Amino acid sequence: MPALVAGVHVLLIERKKTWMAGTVPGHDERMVFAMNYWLVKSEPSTWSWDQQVAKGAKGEAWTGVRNFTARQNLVNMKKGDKAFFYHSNEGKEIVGIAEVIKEAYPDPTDKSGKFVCVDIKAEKPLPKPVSISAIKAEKKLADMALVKYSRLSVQPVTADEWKLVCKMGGL
DNA sequence: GCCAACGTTGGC
DNA sequence: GCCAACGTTGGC
Repeated sequence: MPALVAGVHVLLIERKKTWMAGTVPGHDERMVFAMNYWLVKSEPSTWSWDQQVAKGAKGEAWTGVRNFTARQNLVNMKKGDKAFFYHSNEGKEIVGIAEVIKEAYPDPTDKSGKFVCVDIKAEKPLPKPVSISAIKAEKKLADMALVKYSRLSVQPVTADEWKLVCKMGGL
């Protein structure tokens, strides 16, 4: 088992090409030029935006991802990429924008050694948080992974989606 | 708290 | 390699 796991680990964990490739179910390598935008989810009772803000410029490791599609998205993140910070379960809204400050490395909370984390820091809050209901009500956002793959905890966001959500959020 | 959706595991 | 069972996520 260790050898096989190690082999798979090395294989899957490679970043795809020099451009960014966001991954969603059924579209393993959706090639998108200059994919710089993401969305990460957290239950605020586990890790909230306020806690993230409190970490300041040092940021915090985004640990606990245990899904292979989400892992691939973590691997594909580049330093400087932006991510919406979404509160799942409670709030159900995008509350802020975070920035990737350290690229993928082994998740220290994962004993199996299969998963990775990145470090992110809070950049700024959305003046008006954007709720899941507002997103579902906006036809232009019908293809957002948040809507189509609701269980995916680390998702790519297109540049158009990013712009629109920022606008809806008062930026 | 319920339950639909869906990812993962393991038996065959 | 299929698929049933199981576990988890997350909106409602």
